[in-house]
Amino acid sequence: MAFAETFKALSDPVRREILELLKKGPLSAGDIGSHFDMTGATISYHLKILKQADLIYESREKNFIYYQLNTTVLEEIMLWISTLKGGDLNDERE
Amino acid sequence: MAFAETFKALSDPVRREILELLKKGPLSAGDIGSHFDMTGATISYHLKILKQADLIYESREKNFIYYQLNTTVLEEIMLWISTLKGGDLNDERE
DNA sequence: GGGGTATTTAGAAAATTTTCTAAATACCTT
DNA sequence: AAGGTATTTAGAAAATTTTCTAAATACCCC
Repeated sequence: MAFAETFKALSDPVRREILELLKKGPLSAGDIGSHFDMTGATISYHLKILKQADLIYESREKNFIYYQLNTTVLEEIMLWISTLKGGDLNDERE
Repeated sequence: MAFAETFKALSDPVRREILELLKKGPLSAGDIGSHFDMTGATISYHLKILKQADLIYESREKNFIYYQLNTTVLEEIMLWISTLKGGDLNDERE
């Protein structure tokens, strides 16, 4: 259950903002960093957490590491929330 | 945006387990506490966090305070995750 | 009102998380 | 290989979160 890790990863506002940035497409660590008032080391830390939670993955190209969203884990989270909401079936109409 | 609070609230395993307990129906603080190896004060702390995040609400009856799930906020979380996943439309088929 | 049970609050200790600086890797380009 | 840019790692400081003990509220019942 790396599930707990995913929730932890999503609990930080900086990390959620990183995910939103990546929604538009892959970005390098540097690109991501330039959106925040933090050192590159801190951004790297957050990227590591997101990576461990399987929320992003990286692909290396030239001298850069590009990060992009991995949405598959989000399904699990949605499912967990659904079951909490509605007994079991998701997308329930009342 | 108490939205951030909701994510924080969901990030702790104890709190998620409390929500799962409440899925079956309302429970008093004491009932909830008896499922965990922690003091009542700690449980009370977690209940406060869940309450502030609007994930539960309480109703007083006799000498007890009963807690129950409030699923309305979960919709927002689902929506946020959906937009992350799929451009915008939720419940997307590929 | 008085004693009893249920729960919360206050304050401190312990644990975890976030951030920084400095140094280390990694890889590209010439 | 050498110098340069991009990113990560290590280790410590700062901030936040989780937990506990002890005391305070709150409400019930006799």
